[in-house]
Amino acid sequence: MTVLRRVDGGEPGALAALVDEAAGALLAVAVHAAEAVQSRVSAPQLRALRIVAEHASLNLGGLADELGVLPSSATRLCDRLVAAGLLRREVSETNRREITLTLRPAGERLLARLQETRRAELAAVIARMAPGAAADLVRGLEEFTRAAQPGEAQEQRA
Amino acid sequence: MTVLRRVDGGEPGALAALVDEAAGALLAVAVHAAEAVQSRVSAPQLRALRIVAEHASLNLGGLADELGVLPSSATRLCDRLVAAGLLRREVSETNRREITLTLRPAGERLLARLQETRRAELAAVIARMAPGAAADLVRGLEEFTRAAQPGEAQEQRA
DNA sequence: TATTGTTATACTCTATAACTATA
DNA sequence: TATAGTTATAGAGTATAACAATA
Repeated sequence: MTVLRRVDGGEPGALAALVDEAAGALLAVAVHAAEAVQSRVSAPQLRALRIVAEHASLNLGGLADELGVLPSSATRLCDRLVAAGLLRREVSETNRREITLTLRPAGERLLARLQETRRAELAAVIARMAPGAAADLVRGLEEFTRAAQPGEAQEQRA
Repeated sequence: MTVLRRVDGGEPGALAALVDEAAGALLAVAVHAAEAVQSRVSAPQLRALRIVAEHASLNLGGLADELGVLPSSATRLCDRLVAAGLLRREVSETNRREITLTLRPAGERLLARLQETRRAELAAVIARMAPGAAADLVRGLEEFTRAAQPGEAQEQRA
């Protein structure tokens, strides 16, 4: 009997279709929370702020790489974030060609509000879930995250 | 920053933080798959195509509503999709003020390719997950989706 | 000469406002 | 008059290409 293998051993493809279908609501929460903040800051600006927050010291080229845009685009993006008082742009002390990007306090507060909003919306949904399901979701997501790591790309016979 | 208040055992707040953290990889797959198609079609255009695909008969105002943009923006978006051969724009027979939007075959093929790409990437990750975890993920997501339904919004306002 | 950013130009996406056509 | 879309104009985001400053 292969009852245990009915799902996972059978077809990752079938599970993928289910995940694909069911992930929509989760994405919607992330999007909805972002919209609450986006009245002041556009989506690309928000991404840029998050990237700067995650890197202790970042230059413009590094930000462009992380954003997946060209340096010229990153320059303009930073212009607006600086003008909005969210980002600080300073000439690097070690290399005067480079600029160092850091968040200004207003930028940090904005990111903190966004995270709080997102978690609050997630919590509101989770509170209505069947007891064990939330734990399943966490475990499933964590396993998914682990399996998605580059190091895990062990080519397990597609 | 975030005051992670400890609440009595397994509270939604704590779980929400975990979900928030762990959902990143899942979002990344969706984004990555979309990028493969976005070389030809921009993100807003892709959203518009998906919305048209999901509605048997949709007029321009309806599309604008679904996109969350103004009719004028939707008009321009449709201009480009029509020019790209992905969308069909016809005057409604019942009301000559309205236009009816439908996908052209090339638009349908594009969406089909995107879904296949996304599912293939999901399947590749799922194949590397611990056996039961994929099933947990599906159950967790489905429960999350159910709990996120408007009908389930039994107060719970935080 | 190579690297790091910026400026110039053009196209997409969006909003606001004014407009046309239909009901 | 109200409704459905479009056109005009402007700002943001992005790419390509040319440029300036530093190493």
